[in-house]
Amino acid sequence: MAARTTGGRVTRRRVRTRADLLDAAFAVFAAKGFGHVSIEEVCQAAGYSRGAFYSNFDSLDELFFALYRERAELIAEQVSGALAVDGPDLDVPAAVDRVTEVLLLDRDWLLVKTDFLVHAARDPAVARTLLEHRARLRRAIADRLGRARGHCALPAVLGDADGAAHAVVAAYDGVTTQLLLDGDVARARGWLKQLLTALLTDGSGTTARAERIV
Amino acid sequence: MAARTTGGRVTRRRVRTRADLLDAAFAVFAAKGFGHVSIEEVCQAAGYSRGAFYSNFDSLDELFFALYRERAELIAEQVSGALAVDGPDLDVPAAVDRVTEVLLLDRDWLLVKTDFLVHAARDPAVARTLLEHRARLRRAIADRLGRARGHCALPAVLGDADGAAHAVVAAYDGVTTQLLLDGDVARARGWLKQLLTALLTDGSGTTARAERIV
DNA sequence: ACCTTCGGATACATCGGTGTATCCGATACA
DNA sequence: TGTATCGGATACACCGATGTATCCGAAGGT
Repeated sequence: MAARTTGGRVTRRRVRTRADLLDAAFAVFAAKGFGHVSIEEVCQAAGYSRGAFYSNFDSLDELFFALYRERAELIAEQVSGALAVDGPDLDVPAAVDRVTEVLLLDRDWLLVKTDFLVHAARDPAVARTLLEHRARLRRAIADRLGRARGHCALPAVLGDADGAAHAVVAAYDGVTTQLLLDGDVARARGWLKQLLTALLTDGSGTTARAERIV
Repeated sequence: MAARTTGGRVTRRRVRTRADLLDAAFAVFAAKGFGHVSIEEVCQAAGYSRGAFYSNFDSLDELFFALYRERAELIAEQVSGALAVDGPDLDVPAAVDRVTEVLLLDRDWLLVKTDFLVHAARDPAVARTLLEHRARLRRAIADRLGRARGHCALPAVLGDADGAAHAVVAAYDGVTTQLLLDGDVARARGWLKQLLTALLTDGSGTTARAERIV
């Protein structure tokens, strides 16, 4: 049994070890991809023996899951923060800038996240977790969009703010794919900005337009 | 050496075996994901021994690569075909229907393709191959869009037809991600239709609008 | 039909990873 | 500071996958 459910001693050494293992795992997973990584490798990268691993986790899957949860939580907070900066009115380009900063900057995270997606695509239980996480993000976006609705009209094709949020997430996912392949962050940010502008404005120039980057 | 470069006998038994292995590999990869699959498993699924495998391929990677090439080629042809149906004028909704039919119907293919993406994201050489493939598709789309340009104006934010093609591919990738998670093909097609409509029309109703599905 | 070449099967040696049982130094609490 | 518990290290037995060398039946040419 790895997860300390019983309320024994706190043992700060343990939490340190666990954190070290998670950090090392992040690096190793990003570099080689889940599925091409052995427990041994993670331990070696973290500077611990396999005994330490089994004392903290039951399996590679469990560690991978824990790792994803941790980082995803972090990102979600950052995104919420970036969306909450403005007042009641929404400055679309500025918000897009801040959000892409958080979402597209860390290539390692994108790699791990995609690995997790692939994992989830084959395991309904995992998929549900990921879907919930995405739904939370979408709700945050829809709320933000809704609050600024009077200010900038959304194109009718997308339906309500929720539909628009879906579109935003899809755009983000699409750009992520391209970024994973060419590794060009600046370009990706440019594309994302364009896409979001095209999606969130009615095309008649109500809100600011992104300049073309390419 | 596996690849028959020397011009020896043709041996139709060999091509059959190779095809069987590729088919079995497709099923196994789709089910378990590259990285969680052993050579042994593929052989077992195909009904051959490992000797047959090593006689046809050098490694799992090589087989995976060959598999991807084969299927990607197939899909590319189908998409080109679907785009070529119309006359000089482009019927956007109809074309979208036909293309999504090809692109979103086969979940197994999406799974394998995503595995390949993950693979490519960590290997520049592989990434180049995939990028070229995507560029070909994009060009086909841009051509099609360009031919119909007079008919339906593109929104200015996306720039030229090439920019629009980029956007189309991004939308497709974004919807794919969602589809991988919830497995709802009908919904995915609806979203894709909406997204493309939002992206490819100027929002003033020049071309037909997709009805909301959700 | 022959026989040469080919292709897949079988057997074997090896290796790396896994999980577990046990041990000993570290750590928290009195 | 003593001590009971904890946490990570070490050692071991095991398994499954790998790659190769060899063998024999199958296919194709003449």
